[in-house]
Amino acid sequence: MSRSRLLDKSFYLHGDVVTIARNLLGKKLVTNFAGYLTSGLIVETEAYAGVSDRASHAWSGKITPRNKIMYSEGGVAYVYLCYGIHSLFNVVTNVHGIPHAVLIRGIFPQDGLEVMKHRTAHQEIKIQDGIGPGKVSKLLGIHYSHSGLPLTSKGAGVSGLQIWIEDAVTISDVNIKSSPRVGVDYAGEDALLPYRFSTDIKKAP
DNA sequence: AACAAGATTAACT
DNA sequence: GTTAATCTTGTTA
Repeated sequence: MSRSRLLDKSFYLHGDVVTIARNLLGKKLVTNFAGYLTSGLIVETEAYAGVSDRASHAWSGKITPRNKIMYSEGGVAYVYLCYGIHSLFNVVTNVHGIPHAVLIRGIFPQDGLEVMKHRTAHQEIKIQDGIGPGKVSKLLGIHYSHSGLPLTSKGAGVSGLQIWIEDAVTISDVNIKSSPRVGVDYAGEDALLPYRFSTDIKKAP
């Protein structure tokens, strides 16, 4: 019996989405679709700070069919289609009504490498295959139709979950780099905020 | 009903 | 460094 490493609800309810983005580094993002389990260690994230953040889909309190899931209680997935091609996976945080989210921009592939090969049609899975928000979803089989799926469950471990996050590696501050977010030039001054976090995990610990 | 844009990626020159 | 790919979504009419 291995003890459960599943992150519980309280992790996602924290009030500071920037802190959550930093703390997600080194965590293990896992999917299990139709029995195909794949996972990777999170190595790059970006925080999106809700109604006051011009770069966020929820800026100024806007609510649409697509982004309404951002307003739910923390601990669910917000996935949307970008450029007609890529599904981008976010973790919704904070309490109900506060639309904060963290975009997962990079993973170090861990479990299910064979499945990942089929999903990408690659011969081998390399580190670079997990860097980039569109590539994260490709490797893990996440689709924008999965938006709204819960990342936690009540008491029964991961049974019933299709996407979840586990405790894995502790990353010290000296190994974390922060920088401005990518692809949000339209956000004016908010584009300069250091809400992007990354670390260099080169091999499985 | 029509249209422009997008939290990107891979393949070019 | 530049650009095509690709289509849902939000906005405007």
